[in-house]
Amino acid sequence: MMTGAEVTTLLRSKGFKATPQRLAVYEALSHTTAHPNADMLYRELVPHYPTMSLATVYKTLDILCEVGLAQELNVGEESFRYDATVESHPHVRCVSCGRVDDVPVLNDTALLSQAEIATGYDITGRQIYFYGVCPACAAKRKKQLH
Amino acid sequence: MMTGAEVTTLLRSKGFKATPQRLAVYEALSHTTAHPNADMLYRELVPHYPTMSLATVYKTLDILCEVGLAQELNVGEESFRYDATVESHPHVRCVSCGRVDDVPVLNDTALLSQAEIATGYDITGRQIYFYGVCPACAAKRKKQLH
DNA sequence: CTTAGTGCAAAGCTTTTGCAATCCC
DNA sequence: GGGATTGCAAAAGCTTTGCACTAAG
Repeated sequence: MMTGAEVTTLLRSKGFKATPQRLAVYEALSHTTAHPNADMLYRELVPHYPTMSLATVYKTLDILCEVGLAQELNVGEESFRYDATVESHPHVRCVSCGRVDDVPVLNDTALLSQAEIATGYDITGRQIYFYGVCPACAAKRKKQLH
Repeated sequence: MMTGAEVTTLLRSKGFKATPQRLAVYEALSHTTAHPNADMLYRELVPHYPTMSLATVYKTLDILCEVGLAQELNVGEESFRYDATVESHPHVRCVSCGRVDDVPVLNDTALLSQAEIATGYDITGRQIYFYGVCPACAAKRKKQLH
């Protein structure tokens, strides 16, 4: 996670202006573990930035991804989610309540090199998604059986 | 891959009717390695089934996934892609031309159990996506450097 | 002061839905 | 024959775009 000053410097070094809206989007994204989509971020920001628009959130997220401050996730929903932790790490989605959690980094370098050999691709990135039932939903289901 | 007769039997056993449209969608999906999305399938089918509609392709793909004849992929595009090979296996997408290929099955059971322990989730499925440059695009790029 | 960025509304995509006509069983 | 399915058109989400206004540097 970077400070506002660091984000400002990074944006400018890449030729982007450091606007309050951009800093706010990064701030919100870097302080949540919910892996929000654009709309979730927008709804969280509007109360504090009444003029914030959804279009600006989308444009900002594109830029954050471009400068390496965020990554885009595709967990099998209609919308993209975002993560301010840019190091490659797996994610897990609860098929019952929809929450998305980080999975602590696993060593997948063996998979990656196996995949390169098997396909001939020059592989530069990967995403691993797990699907299952989160502890909270598992507990709820257990309760309902009684 | 299943024969038309087998697909017919399976659909009926799950309470679905075996219509020509459904058999055609499965037929097309099971004979390609392109991992098509709904629109690609539709465009391939229309010449042979002039009354085929995109809505029917979407509805059929839902049913094929539900009865275990197909799986949905999320390779980071706007649309979903589909694969008639339902065994869990990784996919790789070329960031240059957009093609999506299968990666021969890798042993990822270790990852899965590590993820269960780390997250507390009861994990029932996973998807692994690699991103890189396919051999054809790599060759093209090399050529352009001369 | 100059150019990039914001925010609104409209458009563009993919996917879903409502419904009359049709077809499977 | 009866109920599921088709296919059309319209609607519903998510995301992008055009453009006048504003603000960053």
